[in-house]
Amino acid sequence: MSPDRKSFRRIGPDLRRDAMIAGMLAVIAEEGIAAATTRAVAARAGVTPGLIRHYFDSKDALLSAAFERHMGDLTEATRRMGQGDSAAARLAAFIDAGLRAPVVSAEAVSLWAGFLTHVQRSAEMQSVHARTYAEFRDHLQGLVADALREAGRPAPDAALRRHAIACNAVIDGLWLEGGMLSDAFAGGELAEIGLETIGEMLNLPLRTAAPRYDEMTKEETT
Amino acid sequence: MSPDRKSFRRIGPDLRRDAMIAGMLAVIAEEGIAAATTRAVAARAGVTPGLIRHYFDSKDALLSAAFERHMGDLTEATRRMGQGDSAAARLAAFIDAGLRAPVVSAEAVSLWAGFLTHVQRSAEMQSVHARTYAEFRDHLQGLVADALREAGRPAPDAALRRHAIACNAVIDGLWLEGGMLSDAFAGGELAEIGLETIGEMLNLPLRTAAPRYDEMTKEETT
DNA sequence: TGTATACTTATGCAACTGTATAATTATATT
DNA sequence: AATATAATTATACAGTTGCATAAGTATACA
Repeated sequence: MSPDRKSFRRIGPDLRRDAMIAGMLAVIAEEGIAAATTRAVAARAGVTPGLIRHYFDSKDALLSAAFERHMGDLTEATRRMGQGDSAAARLAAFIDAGLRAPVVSAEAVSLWAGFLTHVQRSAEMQSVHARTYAEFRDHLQGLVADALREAGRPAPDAALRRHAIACNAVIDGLWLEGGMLSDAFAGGELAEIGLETIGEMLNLPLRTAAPRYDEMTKEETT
Repeated sequence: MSPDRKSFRRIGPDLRRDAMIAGMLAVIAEEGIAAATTRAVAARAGVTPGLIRHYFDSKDALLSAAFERHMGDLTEATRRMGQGDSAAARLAAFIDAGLRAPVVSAEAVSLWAGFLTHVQRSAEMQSVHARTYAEFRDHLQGLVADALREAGRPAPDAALRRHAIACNAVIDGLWLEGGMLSDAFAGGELAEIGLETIGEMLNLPLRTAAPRYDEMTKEETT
């Protein structure tokens, strides 16, 4: 009957793990990887530090799990955006989604940079990175292949691979610029530049095929 | 007359600062930002931890100084590479230099990622970032402007700005891909992709204008 | 050659870190 | 309602961190 002992409820192993992963992601996004201590993460998860070790072999194991979760969610989110009648429209929607909020944000860059500092020093983090990178690029390559075939210009695999690498670089680079210096770019500017660049690169009219969220309406409602 | 006290020489304030900055950069590049403690950095600089506080207000101040130094060196190095008879050749050489070793390397990405995690949380780091980013992009914009003018297609500033943003994104994105997954790309593959992509984007024949360091010779001499 | 002084080292400390271990308690099962 | 068990909290600890302070010394300058 210790009156100052924290009361608690059991919510099941899976939910508990999820809460800890969510806590880890929230701390890294908002306060940076250096602030992601076991105590800080546990506090976010509404839990005592010791519990982390009950569900994960170590803090690093939790970090890897959070990395995997985050990349998986991101891939699924952009993939869901890639809809449209034509292959070109699907490619354009995919690019567009990746170059707007909420994908473009300081928090997202913070998360990504934090993970990056561990990728080169942890085998598990490295394998997560390699896998998720490959997934993203393969998906992009499929979209590019479909769009070129649709335009009557099917390309061999070697050319498609190079196109996918380049497209990925454009998206990553613009995403990074936008997340780091959000003030430097107007509303849909990054998405426009991305569509124009990749359109010229593939010689496809992506810019007009993109779904144009009306900037004016957005500005007025703000 | 303590026999076990470390002997030392005075090398002058500027050299000492330089040694500490170099030590900080070396530790971050090789062991990551988390390993860049005052003790580790001091050891690299051949100095006692306490001395850091004699030359810098704090460890963070040394970090900012190192960031500034690193970005300055990088900009100067790539700028020096941007030589050539024609404007197109200068642009091509600039792109090429940024997409090959030693600019493309795991150590460079390690440094950059480490700094990135602090940019969003330190005003001084943020100003260094904004300044060096602007310098790099402005230089790139000048090269693009010259190349387009040379081709008889001068472009207005607004278009040049967008081109520079896109070129920068391509270079950054490819640089990052290469540094993170060096095994995934053949020798000059990234540089080729970069030149091809930006060439198609600007509708300029950059690919043939690039200086072709002979890969075969490089392989043989290794 | 002496000496003042800035440079450099040595020591200590409070705060924080990840994690091991022990004690408690919510809850499923009977 | 009693009980067993796993979930959760509490406590402790050794190592590390940035930094303040004190002590020592290389060297420029008289």
